[in-house]
Amino acid sequence: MADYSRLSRLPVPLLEWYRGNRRILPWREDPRPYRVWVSEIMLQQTRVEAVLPYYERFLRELPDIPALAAAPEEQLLKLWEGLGYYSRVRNLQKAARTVCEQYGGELPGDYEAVKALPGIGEYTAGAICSIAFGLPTPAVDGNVLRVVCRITGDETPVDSPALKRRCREELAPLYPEGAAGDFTQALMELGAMVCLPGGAPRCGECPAREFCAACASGDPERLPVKPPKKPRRIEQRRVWVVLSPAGVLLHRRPGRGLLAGLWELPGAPEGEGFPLGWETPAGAEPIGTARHIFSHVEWQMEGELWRLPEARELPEGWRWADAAALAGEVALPSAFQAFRGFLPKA
DNA sequence: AAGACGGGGGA
DNA sequence: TCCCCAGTCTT
Repeated sequence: MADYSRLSRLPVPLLEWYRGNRRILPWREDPRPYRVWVSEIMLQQTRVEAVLPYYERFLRELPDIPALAAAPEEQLLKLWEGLGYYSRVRNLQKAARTVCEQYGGELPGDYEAVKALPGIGEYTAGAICSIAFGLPTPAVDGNVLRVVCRITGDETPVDSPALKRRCREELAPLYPEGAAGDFTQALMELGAMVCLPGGAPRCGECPAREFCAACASGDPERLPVKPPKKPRRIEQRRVWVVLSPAGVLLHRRPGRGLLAGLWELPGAPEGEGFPLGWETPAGAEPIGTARHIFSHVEWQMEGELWRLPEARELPEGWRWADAAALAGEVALPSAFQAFRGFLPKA
């Protein structure tokens, strides 16, 4: 069924296409290993356009691996605030420390060594080693999976680990001498710009149209074959905006799990009272509802505003945050965006 | 093999 | 609404 021999015709026209159509991106202009590494971590499950504003700022504040290794956690989380998947930045720093201890502060140009670092899996190791070190190591992401399934006509479900392995094995021998980084990026660029998901592939401008099985079938969007989707859990929560002269009351989330270690507006499951056991003050007012959708869970929040005449002592894991703290040191995840309007403003 | 883990942009 | 994105880690 799947005809992987079609892939052998891809490298020449793909590279030609890439050189005339590639986007100018900061990590492409200066592909030093650290810069490529940071870009690849940020780009995990995240679109290029979303990453751009974060990338330059991150590199400016943490310009090299030793600086990353030494950064305080609050600076890391602030630099990542709103980007999501916060374990990425924790693992990034953990890996930076390992690189400082074991490799003198420079990323090793070796696939297995790179892949052994926390936060770096098959895809990211292949991307870093091909783009930054010129090694023929395929980087098979969602884009590449889609491109390969369509060209070969492979109907294996895209979430199958076997398919990913097959793609790596078939692509590795096709890597052109001296153009590993371009080939890796060209495959992804094609998926991002031409071989689009859903019903929008631009086969007319595709360098692979002459030998693509999906294009020839006349129904390219049939591939790749996607697994059935699963419903997400819904959680009802009450969320409090508690204001005092010292600022807004925040709670630090547990070190693991959803939004690990980030600050949040105090909340409780529907029906439970205020977490610190405080009495509801006179003048407490509802401030509307908000919904936030994560990939696997949905929060339905009812907001309540409390204005306290003076600040109170707080246990460990709680703090007051004024406008300056919110701007400079506290990372508040996007889930609370709807209530930002009630928070202290500079 | 299946879930957990964020958030946003486009159809 | 749903899809899905330059995925990885844990169970």
